[in-house]
Amino acid sequence: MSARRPQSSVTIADVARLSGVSAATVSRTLANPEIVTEATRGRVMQAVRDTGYTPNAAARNLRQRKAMMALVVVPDIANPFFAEVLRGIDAAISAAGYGLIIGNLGNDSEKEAAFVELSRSGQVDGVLLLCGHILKGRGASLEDAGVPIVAACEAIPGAAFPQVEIDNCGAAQAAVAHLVGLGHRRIAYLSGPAGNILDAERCRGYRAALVAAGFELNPRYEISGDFTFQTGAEAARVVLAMPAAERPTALFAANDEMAIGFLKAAQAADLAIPRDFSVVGFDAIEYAEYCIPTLTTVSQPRREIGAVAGRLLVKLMSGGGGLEASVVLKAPLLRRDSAGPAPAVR
Amino acid sequence: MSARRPQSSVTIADVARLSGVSAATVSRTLANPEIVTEATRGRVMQAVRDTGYTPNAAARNLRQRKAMMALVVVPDIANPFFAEVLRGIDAAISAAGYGLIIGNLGNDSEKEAAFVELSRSGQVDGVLLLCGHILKGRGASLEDAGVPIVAACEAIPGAAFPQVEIDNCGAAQAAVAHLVGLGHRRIAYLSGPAGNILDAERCRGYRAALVAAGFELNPRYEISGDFTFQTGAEAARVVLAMPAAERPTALFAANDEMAIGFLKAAQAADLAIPRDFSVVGFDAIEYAEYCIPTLTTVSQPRREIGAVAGRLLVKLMSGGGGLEASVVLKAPLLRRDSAGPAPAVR
DNA sequence: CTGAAAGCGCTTACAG
DNA sequence: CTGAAAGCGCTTACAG
Repeated sequence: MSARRPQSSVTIADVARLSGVSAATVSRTLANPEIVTEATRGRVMQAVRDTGYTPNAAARNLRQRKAMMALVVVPDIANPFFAEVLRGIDAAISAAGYGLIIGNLGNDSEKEAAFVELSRSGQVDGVLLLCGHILKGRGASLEDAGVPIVAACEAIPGAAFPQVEIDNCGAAQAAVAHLVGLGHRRIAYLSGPAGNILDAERCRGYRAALVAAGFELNPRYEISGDFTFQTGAEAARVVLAMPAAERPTALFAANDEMAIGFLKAAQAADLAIPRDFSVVGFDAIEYAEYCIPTLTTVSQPRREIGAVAGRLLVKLMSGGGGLEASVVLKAPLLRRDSAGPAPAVR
Repeated sequence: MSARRPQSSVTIADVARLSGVSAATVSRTLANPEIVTEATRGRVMQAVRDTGYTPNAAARNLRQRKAMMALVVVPDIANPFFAEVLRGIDAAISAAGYGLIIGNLGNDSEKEAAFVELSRSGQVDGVLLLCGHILKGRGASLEDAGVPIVAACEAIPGAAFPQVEIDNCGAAQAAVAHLVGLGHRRIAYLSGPAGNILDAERCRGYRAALVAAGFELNPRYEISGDFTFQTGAEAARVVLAMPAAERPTALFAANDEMAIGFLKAAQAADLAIPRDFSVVGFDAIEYAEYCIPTLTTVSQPRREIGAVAGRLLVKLMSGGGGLEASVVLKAPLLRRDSAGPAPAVR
């Protein structure tokens, strides 16, 4: 218990010597206690306790050609959206006995190459991508690593591995249809960054809802943002600068952060929400519940996305299952207080 | 470039054969290109490219007894406070050529034991603790792993390794002194969870400021919270339930999340801030800037905390430096809009 | 049920 | 500057 030498010095040979058996038997006892005799098991376990022995991971990995480790690549760990997804992933991965390395991209291409190397060098047995693209290293891509891959949250079109996502287009359409149902006729869309797949899908749903309602699409109502609070606030200024007659009465933002930025800036300009203007977001981040008014938004089953993706990866890493299909989860609209009847019809 | 076999099958022997040298020379070329002849270097590098060879990490780690990997243990990755600290850590660790594993505790003791195992099994060369305590596994503690440890953010009293923190007590005292300077006489404190070191220090600073101002400490003004938004909102109800004559006119919260929860709930109850009541937080999380009014708060140099801690750990992992001293960084008060003159003296 | 031996893929003294 | 050989600490057929 007390004067234990540092791990580095205790090897399986030490335990074998102390318990009077071979290294092979120590190894077996630790891996499969029930296949040795009770007496052997007792002596080995005691020696393990006495020495504080822990198997060396490098030696084991080298021999077994397996690291019992998965890597999840997050685009930006500062984005609170991913925390709950990570929890779901972690639960699934841990339950299967694997460790989880969280890799934060943070818009750094060095890191991207580093994660490819991590995979190619055999340090992880599988990779879960939350970043919407396949990692590229110098002269090699993640796919060259030969480990199973699963993508979640941001779909990667045409990828040859399973993906877990929500129906972004359908959920966006439902959100905008809700505004239509409240009597809004002029509805704006606040976009994510150009080229982002989530934005593309949500925009498609926005347009589909308008078309379904028989409205014309007005390009001026499609305001460009980049998922940050700041562009949300800027969008409020854009909307307020429009002549009253053609100013939208509602806005659907491609994520909550922008919706909240819009909300704050609009309120600061004395626009009452939802009396004068309605706002709907996307994601249902924690803070959307604490806004005044609370934000009407699309709720993503974040933990489940993670859990499903984690389980898929585990199956692939264990060599089980062939080509797993992709999974599309439901993302219901949470009707809260930021969206109300259109001013004209109230 | 194209038909590359999966990494697992290409070994240093393959590269050696293809380039007509020994495995030892391939190893040297990759580790120290300048010590081989130019001709050798060219042939080896070409063979590396042709085969898509990447050294096997397990074999290298086993031989070198080093994993070139650090572990940072975060109490809860959902807490946005840590994102910027992690960025600082990552920058320092990466710059030294080490990889970084982010371990999320998430209040799960299984994970704690798993991280101890990770360290004891030789998979990491050093550990950075942001969780305020030394990890315990089953029958072994992190300290038994024999790898260097550094703590940051939450100090671990009496620990034998270097720590990086801010002067929580002094910063809290300055925050409360600011309220005193604005004429407030009845100032409440909203605490963190019982036993938390950050709470203890910040409470100490709160009391010191009151004592320095010649005020009496009133236990009823010390409201207990747990760092969450929700307890902040509850505290507003507690304060509002006090008789007007003895109700505090200002509150210092031990973190921003609670300060914002308080702010929202107080405003929902028609308390005007800062006209009727002043609020000061601690941390300067991103959202504190987006509140209405913007939150007066203590700004922690989060990125620098991470960078300094990361560099300390690198030094220890590289075997350099003896007993590094602990570091205490400055945390200035950001005077924004949520704290104003006390109602009585306005 | 257990042991002796091979081998996982590297790196590094040791010679030359 | 380069190669042959040992060895890092495990696990696992192969025998018995």
